[in-house]
Amino acid sequence: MDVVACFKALSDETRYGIFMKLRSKELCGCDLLVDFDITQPTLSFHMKKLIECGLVNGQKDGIWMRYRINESMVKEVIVLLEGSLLPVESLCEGKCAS
Amino acid sequence: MDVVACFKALSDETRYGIFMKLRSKELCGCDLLVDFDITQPTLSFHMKKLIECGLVNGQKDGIWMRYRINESMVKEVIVLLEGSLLPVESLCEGKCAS
DNA sequence: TTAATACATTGACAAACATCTATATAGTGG
DNA sequence: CCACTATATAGATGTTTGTCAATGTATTAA
Repeated sequence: MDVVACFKALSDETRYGIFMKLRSKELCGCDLLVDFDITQPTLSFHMKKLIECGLVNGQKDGIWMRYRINESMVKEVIVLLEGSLLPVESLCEGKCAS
Repeated sequence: MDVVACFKALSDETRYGIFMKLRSKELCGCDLLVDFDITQPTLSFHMKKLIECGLVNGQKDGIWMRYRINESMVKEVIVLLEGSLLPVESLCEGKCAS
């Protein structure tokens, strides 16, 4: 699991919008295309990024792709972020001298 | 608060590494420089990104900058990610015909 | 005041990225 | 088989990004 790839996937306005549009919904490409001012190949490009990092699952169903959020991956990312919330123990002493 | 900017800040290997290095620690630039194979201007560039989005606080102390994680911003990001974990309610019906 | 240290800014540049048009692939239905 | 729909891929292009060397700005200490 590549956290940085997940953050990279969410670091684009359009992709973040797609990700949020998928909250509690399973949608296909043509559903998503309606809400974003991009062409179909661009959507395909974005979905690839979201799927490659594991944040979104894409399941083929006939001619459609059913996209849905991969909850377990989102949880993994959350756990990593929570790790940065530990209390601050030590301070920089300014003894760099490098 | 700009979530996408936060994700963008964490979407670079070096910056993510810096962010994780700051877990439970307050460090200055020269402390961080030791652990990453980058020049000082590049570190400065990265810290600017991390500070601008609000994930990191930079406090000047004499000639040093004391960098530490901004917990409240991290929490905001976590809350937004948790919003994507709602149960899936409706499915794509394949009635696109757009 | 001079030297040294920590950090920021500028300008340049190659690599990565988001986007498009055009085209290909693969299912579905007549 | 042929037309239609949904999606993917390829190639081109302008923009953004990460990086560095060089330089500027503070702050501290001698």
